[in-house]
Amino acid sequence: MPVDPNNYVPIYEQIVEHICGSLAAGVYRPGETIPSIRALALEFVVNPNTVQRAYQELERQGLVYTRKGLGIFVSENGSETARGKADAAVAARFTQGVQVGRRANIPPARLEAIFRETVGRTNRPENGSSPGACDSASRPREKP
Amino acid sequence: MPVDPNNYVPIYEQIVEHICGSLAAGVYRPGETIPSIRALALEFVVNPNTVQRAYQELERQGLVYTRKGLGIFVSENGSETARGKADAAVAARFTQGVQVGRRANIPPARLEAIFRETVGRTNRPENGSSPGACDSASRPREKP
Amino acid sequence: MPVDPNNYVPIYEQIVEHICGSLAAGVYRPGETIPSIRALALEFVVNPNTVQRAYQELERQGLVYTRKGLGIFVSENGSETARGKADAAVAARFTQGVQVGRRANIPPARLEAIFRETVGRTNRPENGSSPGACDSASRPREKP
Amino acid sequence: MPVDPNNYVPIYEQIVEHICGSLAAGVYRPGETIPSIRALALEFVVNPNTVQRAYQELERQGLVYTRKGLGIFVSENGSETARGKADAAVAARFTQGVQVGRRANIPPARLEAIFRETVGRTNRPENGSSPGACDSASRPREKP
DNA sequence: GTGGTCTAGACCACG
DNA sequence: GTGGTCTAGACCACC
Repeated sequence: MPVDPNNYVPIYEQIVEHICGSLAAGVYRPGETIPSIRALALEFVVNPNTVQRAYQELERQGLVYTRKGLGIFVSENGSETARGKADAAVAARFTQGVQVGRRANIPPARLEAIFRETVGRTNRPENGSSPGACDSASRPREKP
Repeated sequence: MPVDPNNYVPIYEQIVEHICGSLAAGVYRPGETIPSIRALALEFVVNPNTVQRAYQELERQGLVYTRKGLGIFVSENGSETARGKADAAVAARFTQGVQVGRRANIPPARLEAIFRETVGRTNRPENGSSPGACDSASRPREKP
Repeated sequence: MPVDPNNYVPIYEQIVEHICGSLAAGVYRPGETIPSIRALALEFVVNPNTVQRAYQELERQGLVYTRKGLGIFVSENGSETARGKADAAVAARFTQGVQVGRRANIPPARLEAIFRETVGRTNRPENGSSPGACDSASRPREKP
Repeated sequence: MPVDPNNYVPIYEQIVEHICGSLAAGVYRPGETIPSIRALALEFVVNPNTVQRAYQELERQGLVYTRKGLGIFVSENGSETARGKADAAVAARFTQGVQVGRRANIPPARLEAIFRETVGRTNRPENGSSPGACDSASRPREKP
């Protein structure tokens, strides 16, 4: 499940992060094309306009550039820049978690325990958050 | 800086988490009142309706109960329940970070390094995230 | 539990109905006094102002009259009038129920079945409404 | 007259019940959309925010789910669940009526007579309640 | 067009 | 003073 429509962060931002991660991981290398808007829209079951907006954002950040009629290409320094952004993205999540923990007076040792458990659990990419959490990541969802 | 209007997560959810953390930390104890809607609205520079919605959500989660004309009180098991929710909230943040890291192919050792640095840095509650990150937590701010 | 603070109908209205029912039942007869404001406030665990407002309403409806320093007395035709009002109150509830049922396309036979079950169940004055109903009588309540 | 602003039960709750009844009656079937917020607001001459709150409650109860940009859809088991809730709503009304009757010492036979008359009268959906009743359903209206 | 959130300001019931 | 509801009108993300 690459994008989550119930997540508070906009879908176009999730796509930006997704591509950013792929660039950092070397899935797409400088000079290569990233998937077309239509292709990604189909894959993510999302409106092409939304992918379009994500790609605009990636171009604005200098990670990719557009050649009309040819496709969208990874910039020369795209991989490297993406690695930095990915690191920062990870750090931002961790920071938020630590701040929430501090506010709730969770001792650092317990914080680290939670972290370790998370790393272990996340190796199987199942939904990691417990039910009924003060999640603040997603709208509370009901089963269709 | 208790709430951030530029964050993607709605203000009312931020307030929910904030109070939830306070309950977990024992700032407000079972049987005591939490701050009045108007008071918190003034403190957070936010519309009373927004606080009201947050409090309504807290009541729905069973953390507090309200007595007309008197105020909103912490439930008997409010502190305990809040601790569980706070743990889950922290775990959710960590899980997201780890997932982003895995997608970007960041090795676990580096993930842990980032985590440790985060914990160290977050002791002074300065803005922890680097500028320009693939930070899906906040809207891009126009005027920093 | 004579009054329910979580009921949508205001407490003062519940008190009005309660006294009205007592008059209809002959608990208090014409020329006798009804309980003092302070006494009823203590019994119902309610602010005296609220009882005061209920008694004002009863007086406005002509069911009782006030003799300063002596108390509040049932009017000459109080019992009879109250009986009419009680009938109407019952009919109003039934009407609402039938209307809701009609909107939900519940056949009359089933409506009557529900009614009979209700009458049977209500002989033991336990809380009659199932959990999670489209109740519309009370705010959804959480346990303190 | 789908919603009554003079009723003690909040407008948003009346809308919840109205939609709930429609679901139970099969007016909207699983997978179909319910009316848009703005459309219903126009139809009921009510603020869109009020409809929004009602729909939010319906989603929380699992009767519907929402897809951004598309609308709000009836859940798979929405009709069935709604039927249960509608039954409960009817029973709640009847229970209240019977309780009021018992308090006023109205004999069961008379209760049933009132019920039958109500069912008969409610076939023409005219205003069923007599004027001036101990009617805790509606605010006393100033200008009839 | 759809739903989701926020602000501003009003009225009510309760203490 | 407290919380609860409603209206008016605004901005955003998504289709």
